[in-house]
Amino acid sequence: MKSIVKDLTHERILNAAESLFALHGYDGATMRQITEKAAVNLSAVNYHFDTKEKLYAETFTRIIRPLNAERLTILTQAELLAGDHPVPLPAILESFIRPTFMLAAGRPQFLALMSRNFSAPPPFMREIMAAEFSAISQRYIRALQHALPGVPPMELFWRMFYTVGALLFTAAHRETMALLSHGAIQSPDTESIIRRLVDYASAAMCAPRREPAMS
Amino acid sequence: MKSIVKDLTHERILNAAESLFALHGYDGATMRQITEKAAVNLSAVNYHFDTKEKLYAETFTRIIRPLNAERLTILTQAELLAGDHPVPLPAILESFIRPTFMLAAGRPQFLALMSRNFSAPPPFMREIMAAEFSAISQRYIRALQHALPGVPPMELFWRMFYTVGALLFTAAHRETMALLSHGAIQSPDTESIIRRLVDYASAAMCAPRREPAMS
DNA sequence: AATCGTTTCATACATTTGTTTGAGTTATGA
DNA sequence: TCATAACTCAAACAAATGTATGAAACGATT
Repeated sequence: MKSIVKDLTHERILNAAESLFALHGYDGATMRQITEKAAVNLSAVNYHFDTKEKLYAETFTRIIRPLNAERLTILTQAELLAGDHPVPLPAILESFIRPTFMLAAGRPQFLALMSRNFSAPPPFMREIMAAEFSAISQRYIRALQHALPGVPPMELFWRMFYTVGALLFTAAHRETMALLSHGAIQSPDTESIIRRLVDYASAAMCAPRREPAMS
Repeated sequence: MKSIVKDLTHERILNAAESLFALHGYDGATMRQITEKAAVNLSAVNYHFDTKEKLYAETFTRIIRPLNAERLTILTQAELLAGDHPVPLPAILESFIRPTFMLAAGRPQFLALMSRNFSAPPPFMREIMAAEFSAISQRYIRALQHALPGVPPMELFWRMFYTVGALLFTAAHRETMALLSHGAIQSPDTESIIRRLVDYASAAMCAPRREPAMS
């Protein structure tokens, strides 16, 4: 019978999968690597998750669902606090960015998996991701429209898109950055990262729209 | 003997590899898919490139080298034009962004391969990429320091990093965006993309630095 | 204690993987 | 023309892949 407490094997597999999928991608991580790292029998994955694809999907939704829930919670709080006024832009952005790094605390591969899955998702993940982000994207676009009524909605959409790109890229390379920077950059603490990203995105979101080049 | 004109097989393999590595990643694309798409014998890859890893490396350097060369060319032109003055920020950014989309014209998977290789590079690519981007990153940081003397160099480094993230994310999802946008977004033309990105990044690069949160 | 659903395990399976082989073909240069 | 280098090809290789199987061990409820 299904036990009340979470199945240990189930959890161990998910943890190993999170780390290995993040490191090597869906195709690069093998069932044997995963089960070995989880100290679990090879067949356990097929027993608990049926297929490798379903394991990957569960590994990803396990990280993305609480993340998006937390984002909406904070954004909702900010909206309540703002009352009739629009939520200030930096607050909107921070509600999106901060949970990313908070939930990643103590899980070294959390960010890498997220980033990889967005930039190079396995084909079977497309629908799943669209479903997971449908609500979120609508909520944020709406909040941004209130905060920046002067910026056309389509422009807002694109800029939020860029911001997600900046966030994910940072997430993916947080540790491997020293290489490109010739040692000038030391890995900064979480709060600095958040502040830097929010500052960057806040300025970018309300950029003036340049006139199209013309004669 | 090595013929003067480029070997046809060599080229066909690289073209097929570019498209398939972009679509499925290093592990996801198989030699058989590649040789089949190239209409070439399976062994041809090993004959011409020795191993799959070296094929991947060549596929990537073939797109990244002309790209970075073009960037430096345009940046140098802008510097000459500016004389003693610093190159204006939007010009710096455009010299970085525009060649990306120009060289991608007519090569549907150019951008996807670039993006994938940055966000989830196969392990053996790390050194190669560091080598390819060493010169570029130094040149751009210097130009940015001149254009924005008020912003600390480390801040500039990070913001340029974010900008690259925004660029690559856009590159990866240029076609698959309609999904998340609920049909509200139609794929825009190249000039619009460039202008939007430059506007976004120009505002972001010179963002004011918020005071650290304190008591 | 006996039973039955659940979970583990070692082993095996059929495919697919990148690479190798060696004979064949084509082209080049003397 | 002939010898040699460059290239192509079909076939085969060992290794690794995801998954399936069936027996054993476990655990709770009767």
